[in-house]
Amino acid sequence: MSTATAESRPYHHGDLSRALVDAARKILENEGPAALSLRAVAREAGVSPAAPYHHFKDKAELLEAVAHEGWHELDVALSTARASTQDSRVRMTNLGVAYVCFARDNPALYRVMYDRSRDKDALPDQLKDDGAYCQVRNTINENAGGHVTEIDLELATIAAWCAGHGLAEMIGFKQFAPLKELLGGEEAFLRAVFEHLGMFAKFADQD
Amino acid sequence: MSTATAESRPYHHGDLSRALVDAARKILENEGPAALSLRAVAREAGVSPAAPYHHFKDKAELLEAVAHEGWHELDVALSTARASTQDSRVRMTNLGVAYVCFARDNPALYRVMYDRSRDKDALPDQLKDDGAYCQVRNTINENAGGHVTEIDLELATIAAWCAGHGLAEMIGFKQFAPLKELLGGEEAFLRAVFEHLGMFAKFADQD
DNA sequence: GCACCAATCTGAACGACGTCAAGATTATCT
DNA sequence: AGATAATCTTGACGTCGTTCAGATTGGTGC
Repeated sequence: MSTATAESRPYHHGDLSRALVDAARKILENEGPAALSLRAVAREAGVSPAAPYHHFKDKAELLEAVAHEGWHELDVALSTARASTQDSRVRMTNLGVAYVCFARDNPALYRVMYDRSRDKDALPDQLKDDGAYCQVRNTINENAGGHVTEIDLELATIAAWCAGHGLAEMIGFKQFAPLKELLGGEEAFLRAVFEHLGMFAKFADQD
Repeated sequence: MSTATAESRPYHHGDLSRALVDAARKILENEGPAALSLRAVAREAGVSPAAPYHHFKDKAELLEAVAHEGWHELDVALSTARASTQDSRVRMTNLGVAYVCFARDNPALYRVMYDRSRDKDALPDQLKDDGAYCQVRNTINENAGGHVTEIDLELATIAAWCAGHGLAEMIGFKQFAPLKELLGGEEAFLRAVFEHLGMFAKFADQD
């Protein structure tokens, strides 16, 4: 049953915090966010329901650790996407597509990441320092040739981030299925949406 | 009908489904989404914990009813915003601002609305038929002067909707506080973000 | 090598939750 | 009126997050 790294389970686990986070992610992937209870995580790790409290003060703190891993993996995904092209115009779209694809491929993890952020009313600080948020800002900056106000750069990054997040949360919605079909697949749909982002913005007219 | 808040509470409530939805919304406003349990709703309505099950099959079905009210009120808010200006360019931004302001002023309700949508992987059908989604699409269509492909119109609407939703979920995030301050308030910040949406899209260059 | 302390884990318990079944109460229809 | 269906209560079941007292162990100073 318990597929945890189990031999003869000594009284002291060795690295329980690590095992708990792994167990949580396993449950998230296999059974979705609704099944993610602290007791289920402890069960999966082969440990009593009270054991996690020696490593995390809360259920929330465990989820925080899971979310932290998620953000880091998002960083990696965006870095890879950023290096995928030389064309600075396509690169931005690729970034967006990579972001949404990450959410699509890890829906439960993505949900935990943002549920925690909403509860704290803040994104993780890691993002602004050298994380995924920076990837986006730098790419926009390159894309604009460098001559952009600090404020405009920040605003454009926020706009891009919000659009990406919105699309990430809704990419699986049934209403979009026919349009995806019509455009020849999900990725084509994604690119098309991103390319229509300017259509209703003032910016498109001013440029 | 006589007021919902009972006097000598007869055995039959009269209109319990209505009272339950009202109680749920009251709890949402006063104590937030975390405090919204079915038992608490029943308590607030002055009724036993099992009573709701004669009107809703589930807790989820009660939340569905709450969310439905929320979507309708969002419709109203967007309609009002749409009629606020003649300038078709500003009108689009006003729509976006109204959307985000609704989320900011009813954070718990907005969260329930989208939590339910994510669980169903679909937006309410009401939206596409004559609801808020239509408001956005029509406004974009007017804004484009009418000569736009059906597909382009749909894509632009999706893009706008996703951007609005993303911003709505993050508008309260602490990281944005300094920028809000710098731009002279939250609404100015909102307008600025919306106006920067095109900055990273291909569309801005092609136009 | 040994005693001791702090860290780690268990077991049992508490209150709150969603949900259900059986019975009480009331409205409605003939 | 009486019968049938709708509504509400009571009590219960299993699960959850969390806490606490006690068992077990690793690591430190001697």
